[in-house]
Amino acid sequence: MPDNQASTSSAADRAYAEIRGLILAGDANPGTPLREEALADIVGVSRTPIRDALRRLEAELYAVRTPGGRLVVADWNVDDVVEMFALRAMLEGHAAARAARRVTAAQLAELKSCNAAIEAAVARPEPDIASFLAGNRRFHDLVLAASASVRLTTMLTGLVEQPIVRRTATRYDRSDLARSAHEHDQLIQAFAAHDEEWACAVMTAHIRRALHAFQAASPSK
Amino acid sequence: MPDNQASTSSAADRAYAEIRGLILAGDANPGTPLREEALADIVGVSRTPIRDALRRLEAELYAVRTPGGRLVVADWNVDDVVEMFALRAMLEGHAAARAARRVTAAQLAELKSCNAAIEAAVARPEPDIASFLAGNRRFHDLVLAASASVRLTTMLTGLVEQPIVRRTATRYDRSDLARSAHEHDQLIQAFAAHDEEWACAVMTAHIRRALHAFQAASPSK
DNA sequence: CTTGCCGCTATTGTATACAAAACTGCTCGC
DNA sequence: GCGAGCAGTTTTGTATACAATAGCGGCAAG
Repeated sequence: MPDNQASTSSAADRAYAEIRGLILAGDANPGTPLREEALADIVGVSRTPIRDALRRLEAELYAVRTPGGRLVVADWNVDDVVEMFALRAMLEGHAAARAARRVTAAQLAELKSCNAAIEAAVARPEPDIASFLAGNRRFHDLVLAASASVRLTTMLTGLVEQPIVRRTATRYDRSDLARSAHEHDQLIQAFAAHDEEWACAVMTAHIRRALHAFQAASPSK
Repeated sequence: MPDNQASTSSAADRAYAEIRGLILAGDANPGTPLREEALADIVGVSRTPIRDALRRLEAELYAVRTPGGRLVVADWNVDDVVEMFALRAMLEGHAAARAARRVTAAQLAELKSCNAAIEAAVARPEPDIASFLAGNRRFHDLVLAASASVRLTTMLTGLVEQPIVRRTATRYDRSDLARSAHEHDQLIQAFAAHDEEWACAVMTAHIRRALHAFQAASPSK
């Protein structure tokens, strides 16, 4: 997914990124109150951009509001994460279908070169996880761009948790990473054939496999 | 869909509702700039709650940001609305599937009584559109509640445009309204049987029929 | 010992003042 | 005549001050 920022200016974006980082890094456990002034001190800006950031985090369900209007860090249980994958599978599948219909030759070429980079990262003696993640993210962004639906793009932003993707990918061995690249390849073929259903099916399978990889990587809990 | 407000306090909510009203009523045509100070004067509050409201409207794509950071009223073309229905069909279908698995006897009873009210509104000599709309909204809210996914609920809120539903419903004749109630009934049966796929299929069909009713009601454009 | 009420404190909501950045229209040079 | 560059103005971003409200603890009555 692209940078979650970009909608508003600098201080609010840094606040968003920083607070989100605190939550995802586990520095702020579920239930921890998110007090505006305290966060303002941490980030080094005033309450105003903090409030902006918190509203975004609330919309993306990183935080939930207590009856009295206080924000606390949300608790993402396993069921929640599974649901996120399910929604992502549906929505990205839909995006792939749209992309299959609309993809241009130039976009197709970009997708191919992007996936070539991913394959290169995987093929190294010691697979380059960082490059894989960057390439993977770019690939999915390209698909989203090809789908040409701002609504879909907006909804999927904030649903794709890079930290979760990372947690999944770091447990992959080389063959898993290669399989992922191969699935991208299948998707490119479906795009080239402008076959919407094929593209949707491949993408859905791609994401659902990621779900099970994630579950396998998650120790009980 | 439930009240889009409720997340933050009064002034910001009124601002949100009022600005949204301006857009949906057509008082602000697509491309019209949404200037904070001007809106503050109109609503009678300061810029702060206006900014809150605008952020929400931006997230829901009622407004889009120009490269320079200004907000203007978004242009919802027909393709956009069709996409909204498609997404709603997917997501509410998914919600129905979840609800079929989780629905309790009490919720089922509520759904039945709600749909009975809808049928009563339809059965009158002159069908009561307002009651139909209120009942319809409540019915879909109950399904969402039974799905027990805050994420799904959040995503669907802001995707269900009451004004669009209204525009569709006002073009319905009695048999259309009755068919809608009948579909709700089918859904209740699927819930009673705890048949996820059935529920999903019925809901998807329900929404897609609404899409075509909307298209039939839309004069060219 | 428990429970309900009351006052204080902490925290968020709103307003306003100030800073920065972007658009506009102009002038100047080519 | 046309375009680039530069100021003035408008508009948004940020900070701070003030208001309102929710939460908390203590106190007193039962």
